[in-house]
Amino acid sequence: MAEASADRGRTTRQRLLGAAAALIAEAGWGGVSTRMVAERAGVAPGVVHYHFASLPDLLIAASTGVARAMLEELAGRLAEQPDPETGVEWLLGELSRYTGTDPASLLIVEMYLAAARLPELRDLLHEIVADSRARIASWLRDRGHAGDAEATAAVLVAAVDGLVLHRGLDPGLDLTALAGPLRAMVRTDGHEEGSGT
Amino acid sequence: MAEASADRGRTTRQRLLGAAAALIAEAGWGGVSTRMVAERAGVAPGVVHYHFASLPDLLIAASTGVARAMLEELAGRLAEQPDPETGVEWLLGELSRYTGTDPASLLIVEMYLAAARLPELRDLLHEIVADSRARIASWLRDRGHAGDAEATAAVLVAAVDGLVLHRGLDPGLDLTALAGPLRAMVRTDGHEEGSGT
DNA sequence: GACCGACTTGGACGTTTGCCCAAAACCATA
DNA sequence: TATGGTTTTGGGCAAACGTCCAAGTCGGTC
Repeated sequence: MAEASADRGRTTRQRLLGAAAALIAEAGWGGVSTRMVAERAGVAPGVVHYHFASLPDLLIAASTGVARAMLEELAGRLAEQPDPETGVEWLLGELSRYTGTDPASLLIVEMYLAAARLPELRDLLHEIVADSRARIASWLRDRGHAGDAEATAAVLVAAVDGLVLHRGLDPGLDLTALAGPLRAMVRTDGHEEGSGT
Repeated sequence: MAEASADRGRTTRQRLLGAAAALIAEAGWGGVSTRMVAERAGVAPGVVHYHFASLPDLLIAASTGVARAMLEELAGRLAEQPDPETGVEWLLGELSRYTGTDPASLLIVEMYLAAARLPELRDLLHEIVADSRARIASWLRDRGHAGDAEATAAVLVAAVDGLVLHRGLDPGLDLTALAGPLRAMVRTDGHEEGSGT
């Protein structure tokens, strides 16, 4: 068989995915063109439509691939933390590595945005976020979190995404200074209420 | 003087701003063209560059105008709430009116994203967000919030933005169920820690 | 009436876009 | 050396883009 040809195609495809992910962060979702991706990947312009049905298809595949790895890894590492309070502290430290204007942060934000208009991407991203949320919730439960673990996880993930957003506006924002409120939220003692007016 | 002409120009300018704001939400920041704005505003294509130096200039003016009104109003209404705990409860109720896919939500998210690549927009948006944060912080302080009011306000605003983001992915997300963790964060009793390893 | 400045019109420009396709290049097999 | 399937090439297409501009409209002053 033409095994070598297939191999060559696979690496080209990977190069296209990598180039696309980088360019989404650099130029924005709508600022990426087939020619840019091809040039970055070092191939002819036409090759994009050989490996992918359309430009959105390529961008969706590229971004979800990176995002899945990122968010899954973050959620996984967080789950390794011994208790919620040191967990959020670790999380803020980890988050400090993202300035809000680095490629990784920008890619995530671009995805959220594009997801509003691309149903396929929205479903994929929703799946990723829901999975992260569920894993954090079960981690909170295992560690004896007193309140509604699902709710706390939802707010926590939302706060993380929001902080990444805000860091883009204000790179000087000191994330480690925000440990107090987050620790208060994930407390393990019984100091909690269910509902109220 | 040519008062009537100037008046006509002013209303045309307003119409362009309104059309641009709506189109940013509908088509995305990068999906708005001068011709689309002109058509929506009911004027000839060339008029855009008579009133605005460039397309980004128009989009920046349009989006910051709407965002300033929105965020300021939200922060102002929140500050009217009697105490932090009912305040966050009110906030979640208010936020529930935004599905994450409505024009207002989308405009805000589009701005955050475009701000990463447009320094002028970034500075303007940063100003708006910082102002909202400061007003919420002083409100927390006035109401006897036990912890670091600045930090709590920062997390609160980040969580709000993050929740709007997540609602775009999952319109079924019940925001009112998230009151617990947020209430725990804004508590007024002395149950707080300063820093920790 | 003529005149003037502000505003609007609609088409023109050069560029870039996503997508397509006939032809060439490549590699393992026969 | 031929054959066949896979991958790559580079140009072509119609459409849309931002910006510009000469001509035209409009209301108010001489």
